[in-house]
Amino acid sequence: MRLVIAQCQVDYTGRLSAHLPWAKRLIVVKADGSVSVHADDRAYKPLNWMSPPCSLTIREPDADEACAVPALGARVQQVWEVDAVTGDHLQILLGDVDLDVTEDLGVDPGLQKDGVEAHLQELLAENPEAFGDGWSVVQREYMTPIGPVDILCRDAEGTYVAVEVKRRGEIDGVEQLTRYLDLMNRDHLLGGHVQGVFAAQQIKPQARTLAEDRGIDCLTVDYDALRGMDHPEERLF
Amino acid sequence: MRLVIAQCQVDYTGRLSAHLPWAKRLIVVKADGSVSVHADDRAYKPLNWMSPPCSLTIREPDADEACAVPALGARVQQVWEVDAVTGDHLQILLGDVDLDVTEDLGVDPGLQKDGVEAHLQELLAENPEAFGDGWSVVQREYMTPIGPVDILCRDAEGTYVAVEVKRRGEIDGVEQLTRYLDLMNRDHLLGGHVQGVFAAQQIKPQARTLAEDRGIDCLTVDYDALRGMDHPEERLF
DNA sequence: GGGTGCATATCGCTG
DNA sequence: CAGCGATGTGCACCC
Repeated sequence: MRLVIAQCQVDYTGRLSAHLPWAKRLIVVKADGSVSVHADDRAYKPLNWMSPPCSLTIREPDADEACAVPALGARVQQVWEVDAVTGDHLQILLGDVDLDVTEDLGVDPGLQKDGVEAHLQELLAENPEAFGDGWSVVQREYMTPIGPVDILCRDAEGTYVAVEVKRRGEIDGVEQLTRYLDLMNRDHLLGGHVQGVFAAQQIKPQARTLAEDRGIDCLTVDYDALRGMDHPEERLF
Repeated sequence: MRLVIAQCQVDYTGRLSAHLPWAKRLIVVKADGSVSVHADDRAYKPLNWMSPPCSLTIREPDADEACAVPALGARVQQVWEVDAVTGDHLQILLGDVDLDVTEDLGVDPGLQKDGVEAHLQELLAENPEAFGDGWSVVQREYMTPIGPVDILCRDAEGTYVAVEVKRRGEIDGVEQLTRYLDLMNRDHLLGGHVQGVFAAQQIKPQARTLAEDRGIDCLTVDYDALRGMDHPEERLF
C-alpha cells in the first residue's frame, strides 16, 4: 500500500466526467491496484477512484501540463495515469508532495459478520413456528425465473407461503415479494394460490400499508429472541 | 487527517456485529471525525468504519486487553474507542505501530460532475422533440404523493406523458414509473389516462420487456448527441 | 426527521 | 457473462 499526500488536480472520464481543482489530498494505491483520492471529509468515500483491474503509469509532465500551476511558485512534479479495460480513465497531476510512504500489509485474514439478512433467514428457516403453529419449511432460496424466494413454507392448512426476509422492511421489499407472488400464483404445482409473508426486524409504516393492501401478512422479527431460541453454542463469537 | 499503519484487532457492534482478527492495516482518521480501517484490497471500501458524527477516545489497554497478544513478543499499545450517538461502537486494539502521521489538508474546493441523471433530465426537458414531434414539457419534477415524476410532458395529441429518466434503465425504474402511472391515472385533472415513457442511455432487456408489457414506451437516449443539440458553450468543462 | 431516489454505487451468488 | 439481490449501503433533496 502506498500513501501519498500532495497538491493534486484530478480528472476522471468514464461512466461520467468529473474534475477536481488543485488542492492538498490523500492518494491511496492499494495492492489490488486500486487508486483512491481522498479529501479530509466524506467519511470513507473518496472524491475520485479507480477500481481494479486497472493500470497505473507515472511519468514526467509534458510542456503543456507543466504550465498547470498548482500554487504560486510551485510546479507539476508528476503525472499519474490510471486506465481500466472498460475505457475509464483517471489522471492525477501532482504538485508538492508532503508524504510518500509504501508499506507491505500482507493478506488480510478477513472479516466475520453476524446479524445480516442471511442469518435472519437461516434462523427463521430453522424456526418456522415463528410464523405460526403447524408451519413447515419447503425450501430456502426457492428459485423462480425472476429470482429466489427467501423461504417457501406451507402453513397448517397446507397452503404454500412465500416469505421475504429483510433486516429493514421497506417498500422495495414489498414490490419484490409481489413480483414473486404474481408469478407463483400462475404455477399450478403450488396450488394456484400462494400466500405472502413479509418478515423483517423493523417494518416501515408505508411498507406495511402497501403489504396489507396487497393481502401480504407482515411479521416483525426479534433477532436476538430468535437467536436465543436457537443454539447459542453455534454463535460466531 | 491522521494516517496510522499498525497491527490491530477491530470489533464493531451496531446495525450488525463484525470482528477483525489481528493484522497489519491502515487506519484513517479524517477531519470530519470519521474513522476507517483498510486492508490492502477491496478498492476504496474499508473493512470497518465509523461515520460522523462520532467521538474517538484513545486510552491505555487495561490488564484484560493487554493479554490479547497481537503477535509473538508484541503487546497491545493503545485502545481506540469510537462511539456514535446511534449507539454504534467501534473498538480498535493497536499493537506495533509502523506509521503515524498527521497532515492538515484544509477544506477541499469540491467536485464537479457531468453526465449524471440530473444532466440527462435537464437536456431532455430542454429538447422534448427527442420524444416526438409536437411534444411539450409541462413540468420537471412533477410532484405526486409518492414522489416526483422526472418530466411531465404532453404529446402532439395533448395526452399527458410521465417520463422517467435513468442513466441505466433497469427493472426498478419500470416499477417506479408504474407506481406513478397507477396513481396519475386516477387523477382526472390529467385526463384520466397518462402515458409512460422510460428514457435511459441504456435499457436492459428485462426492463424493456417489463415496460412494454405494461404499455410503457422505451426511449434510448444518446447523451452526447443530445448535448450537441444543446448549447455547447454551457458545458461544465 | 422520515420518505424517496440516485450512485462512477460495490459485492457476491447463481444460472 | 448477465441478472438479481444485499449493503452497517451513503447522500441529497424535499416535505
